[in-house]
Amino acid sequence: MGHHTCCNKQKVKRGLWSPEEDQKLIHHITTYGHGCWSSVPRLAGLERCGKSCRLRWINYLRPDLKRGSLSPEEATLIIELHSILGNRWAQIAKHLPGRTDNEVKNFWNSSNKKRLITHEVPALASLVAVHNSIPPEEAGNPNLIISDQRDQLYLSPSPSALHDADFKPNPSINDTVDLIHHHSPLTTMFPFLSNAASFDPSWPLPFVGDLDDHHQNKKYHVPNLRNEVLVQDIVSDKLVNPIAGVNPYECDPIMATQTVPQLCEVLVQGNYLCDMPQTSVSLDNIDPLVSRLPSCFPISAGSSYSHNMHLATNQMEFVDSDTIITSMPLSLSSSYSSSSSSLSALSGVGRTDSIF
DNA sequence: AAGCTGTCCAACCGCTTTAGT
DNA sequence: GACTAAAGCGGTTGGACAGCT
Repeated sequence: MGHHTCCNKQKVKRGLWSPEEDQKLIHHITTYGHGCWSSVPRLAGLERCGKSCRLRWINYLRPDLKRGSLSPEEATLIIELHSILGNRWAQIAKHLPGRTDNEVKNFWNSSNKKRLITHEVPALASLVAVHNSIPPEEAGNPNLIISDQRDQLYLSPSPSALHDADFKPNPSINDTVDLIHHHSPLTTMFPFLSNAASFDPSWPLPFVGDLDDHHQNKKYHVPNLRNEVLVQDIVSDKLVNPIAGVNPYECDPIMATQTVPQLCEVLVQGNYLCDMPQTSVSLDNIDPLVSRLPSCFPISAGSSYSHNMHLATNQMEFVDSDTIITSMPLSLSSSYSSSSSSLSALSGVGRTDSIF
């Protein structure tokens, strides 16, 4: 293991910080500011590298940090944001004032372990079981796979579909929707529809896309019950569209907003949301609508093929990374290979079964 | 009391991104 | 545009601690 380049020139201390060191750092930064971090240790009289000083300040000494364990509200928010953003801890932490990315990450790593062991997502497990019981020949869409990694369900193109340069996502998504409905009633997929009290805040946030002014840059607002999250490179309408009967693969970002009222109407017509107004919904009223949607949809977005075949890296789940990388079209595999974190996220995932 | 095991979390490592030249 | 240093970020490690046998 190498050391920081900034640490090579000097003998630096490692390990836990002593109270004296903390005091020196606090005094220096509150008096002079940190300026260039690499010069902080020298100016503050510390035998640490600048990187270590920066980390200590950001993660522990900053005066605006909250101390103590996370509140239930914070924990719920982390779980919901993670369902959208994946392991983008810094992005998640931005929505939790006084919390650091490290804290969020540690929370997730420890709580996720527990959640996987306990039975917080029985409905998801049963849904996967239902889906996996459908014979492929009956399922009809070999280009999609569903997986149940990390507490979530993912609808994704299969590796073989990606391998096909002429791959066009199956346009008959409605068939897929019908299939889902036939084999797994909406109330099975979304237990909250039959019983609002069944809402479990640990379930993923609904993917309800709201196009903002930056859609040219592929940025989307994903409305949340608590705040708005700016998400880059996530096509957020994969959930809404199949339910609303819109082909998700032809999705323009604007469609995501349009499908919100569509979804509401579908739910209303099916008496799945009995308290929704029985009228068509104006786009102007999206926020109130979104706020009324239950904040749990046990299916996350897959990937986007509508814009340069860009992949939502935190959403993709396949059998193994080597297979998927080598089977990708060149444009895909190169962009994917550039992200080591994506690859490591891909590796080690467990079973995925083709159901469509 | 001693040893073992599991959990938590601060700190580190290495890679990527950004900013400056 | 190329190069470099700094900053940012996510994954991982390992020490401290608690609980159990």
